[in-house]
Amino acid sequence: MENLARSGIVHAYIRHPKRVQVACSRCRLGDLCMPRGLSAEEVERFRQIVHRSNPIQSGEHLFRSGDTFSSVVFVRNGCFKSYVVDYNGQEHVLGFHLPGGVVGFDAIHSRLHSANVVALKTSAVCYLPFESLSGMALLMPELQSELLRIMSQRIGELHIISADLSANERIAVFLISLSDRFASRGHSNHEFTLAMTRREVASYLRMATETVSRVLARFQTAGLLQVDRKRVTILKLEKLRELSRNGAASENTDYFAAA
Amino acid sequence: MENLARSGIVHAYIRHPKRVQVACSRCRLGDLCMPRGLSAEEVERFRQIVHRSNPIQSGEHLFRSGDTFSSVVFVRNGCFKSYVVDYNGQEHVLGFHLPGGVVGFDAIHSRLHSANVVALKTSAVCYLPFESLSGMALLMPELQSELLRIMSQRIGELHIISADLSANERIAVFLISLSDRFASRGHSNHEFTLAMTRREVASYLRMATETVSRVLARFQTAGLLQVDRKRVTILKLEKLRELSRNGAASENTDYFAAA
DNA sequence: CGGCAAATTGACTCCACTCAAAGGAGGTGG
DNA sequence: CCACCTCCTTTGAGTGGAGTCAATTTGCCG
Repeated sequence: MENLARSGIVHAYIRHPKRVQVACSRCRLGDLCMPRGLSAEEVERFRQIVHRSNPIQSGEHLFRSGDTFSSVVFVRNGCFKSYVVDYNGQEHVLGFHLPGGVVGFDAIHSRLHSANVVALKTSAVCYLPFESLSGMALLMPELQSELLRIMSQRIGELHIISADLSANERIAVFLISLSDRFASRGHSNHEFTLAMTRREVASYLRMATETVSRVLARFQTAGLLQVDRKRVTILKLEKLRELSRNGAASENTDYFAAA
Repeated sequence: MENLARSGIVHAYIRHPKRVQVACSRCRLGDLCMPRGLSAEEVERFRQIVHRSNPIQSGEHLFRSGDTFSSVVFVRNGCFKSYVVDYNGQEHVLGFHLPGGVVGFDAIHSRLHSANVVALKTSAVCYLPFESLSGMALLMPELQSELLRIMSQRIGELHIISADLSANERIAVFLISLSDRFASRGHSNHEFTLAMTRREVASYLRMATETVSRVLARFQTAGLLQVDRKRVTILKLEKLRELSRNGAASENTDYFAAA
């Protein structure tokens, strides 16, 4: 209970006691949202459970490490980062969450969030509250396989990060990943604004902040892209994609487990 | 079907058509095996489904990339490695599987195994055949959370591998992980025989084979352990554990997802 | 015994980190 | 509205750890 009181997500409830009903069928997220492969009736049940948030300001936390689990969250708009803080006070970025992404699954099993999730810019989300894991499973078996899908996606992400890539390749993979995600949202795939700082990118990719700067400078000199602060314009997308493939043994293969 | 024909696991069926009933209650794996938190009745159902394999020889595959999914496999004895081969023909070790480990989950969703799994020494396993994922879920809801547990375990493993560790730290983490796993099986935690080659360790830890040699030599010179070929004797376990903790921000924390 | 793969050791190279310093950007308070 | 402060970012110089290349030894298995 005291954990709940500390939870940003609960603050959101308190501040916006009136739950906004969601019109999932008209939602721009489309296939990016959860109810894929659900029947009309199931979508209706889904709709009745989900509700939207008011805008979440940059720097506001969705939840923090140690918070009790209450909802799975769909990113509708904006950008979040999830991170942990080690015992040295060092921050480690685990991932960035763009629209269409799902956050909060880390707590389904343990009932406690293990990571912090904070908005990097003004954002909007949908909450999918759950009383319990078993409640969820009974409610909607489809969610089970969706959970599997998301976890295997995460494992794929980790495979790429953990691969033995050079700094160039890492940055290329990162930019291509962003480009693809923006494209699937209907945005430009070659011109976008980074919501995160260099330091956050570096933490996510496990390299020094200076190296991020240097690689971006290198890419610009090579004519691959143009960078102005947070604004990135990719000039040679295919060249960049090629770079990202080198070493990324099987980016598309969805293998995930230690078998 | 043709995939099935190529599958080592099917060969096993053919070679041993008589399914050996398993006495789970007397199984030495105990809590390491799947039926944790199951009722007596559920354990009984479990027992009727599971069956044991005859010994699996070193070099024999449990299954290969592309095989259709038919069973989840529990390692009873021995050691396996899972790996993929990239388009350059380069092998990448994804994990090592000791007794108590579970293999084959990677195919539950896609119905196709994405990795190869091969015995590194003479081994024994239990098969848990599944007609389909939904069949599995209906059969035993507990398995769902078990699956979650295993996947989150795998993600934790990847977090460590992907962390920004030095060669020393990587090897230390690896040895401690082995030590812990042997200990939980009732074996010595400071004296054991590696089933895998230096090259396989290097591939798993994403470093050069020579570096594995050098680090082990360093550790031996420092009096941390003694190495003779595959035989490892840890002399200063706590010192090694300390090494493995440095940099491993939160080894025990079970955070896994990009939240 | 012979052939081959695994393992070790040394020399050299290079990529990315660290340390350091100097501009910028954005935010806050006076 | 401006001054100041703080954090972000960039750039340079130097270092070191791990990779590569190469040669040798060791063990293993036919």
